[in-house]
Amino acid sequence: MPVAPLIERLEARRWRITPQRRAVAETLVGEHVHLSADEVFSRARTGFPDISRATVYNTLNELVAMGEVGEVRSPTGPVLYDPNGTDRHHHLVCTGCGTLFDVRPEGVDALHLAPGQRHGFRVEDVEVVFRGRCGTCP
Amino acid sequence: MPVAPLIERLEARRWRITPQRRAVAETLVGEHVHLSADEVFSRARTGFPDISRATVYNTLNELVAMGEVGEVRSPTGPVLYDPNGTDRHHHLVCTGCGTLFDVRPEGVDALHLAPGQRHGFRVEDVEVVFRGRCGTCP
DNA sequence: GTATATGCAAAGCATTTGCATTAAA
DNA sequence: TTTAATGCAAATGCTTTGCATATAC
Repeated sequence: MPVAPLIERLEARRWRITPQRRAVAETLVGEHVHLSADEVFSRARTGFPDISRATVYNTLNELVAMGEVGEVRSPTGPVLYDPNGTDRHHHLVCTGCGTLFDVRPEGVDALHLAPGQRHGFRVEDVEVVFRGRCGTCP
Repeated sequence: MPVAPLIERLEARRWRITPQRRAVAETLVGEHVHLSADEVFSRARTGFPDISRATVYNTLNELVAMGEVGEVRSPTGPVLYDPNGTDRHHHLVCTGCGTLFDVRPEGVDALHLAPGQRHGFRVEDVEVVFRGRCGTCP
């Protein structure tokens, strides 16, 4: 089942849609997209030239909090935003330049990355990060 | 086979040992230790009261570059340094407060965390990060 | 003796905040 | 009409940098 576009999911949530938020949402489309807040800011300005950085940050943080957008911590630069927040997938990241690819779950076999999904990388390390809430966090 | 203490591994590398570097290395001992640069700074001062922040950052960056210390990106705060850089392990991190535990590889079964290693967390997400070098990075 | 580490203070960057203004529903 | 989003500019927090001085080897 294909997932509905981000903007439709946001409308379905009855999230207040402003032109600024729409401009941000429009930058966050497609597979294998990973944008920094600043890249989102630049692109959103083509849809809404007067948008401010603060609004971009506010919007991105809310999208992440809603689970509609994922955030990925690059080892080299700022946080990257991943529009594919609803679709589980993993990452392949270059410790040299920060280049980042998505990895489909089927490509991962017992912590081993399938050759077809190595994108020319020499894979040196695997880390599994479990996320959740500890006993004292609600 | 037990791994030699960090300070000995550094001597074996013929790394220039200064009192400041020794003080930093001494903070980075033990299992399940994850310290921020600032925590390392505070603790290192007990061994060498006049050490500067810049030296702590320099030293930590070099230890990471040598692969002797690992760095973990907390979702909530600054980078954490993990002395256990030579021993492969995974992480369990709280998205609320940033609390972080090590997970031994044997506890991970097909991307499922063994109950005995959940530390009271409600695990909500798993991400596998493959690290390596892309085709153009040396 | 010489290459290299250190400390200082300032700069850099990414991100957040407070608050008055504006606009969506 | 009311509630919430926006923009601005300043502040914050973490980390890096440049450069003169000190020091391990």
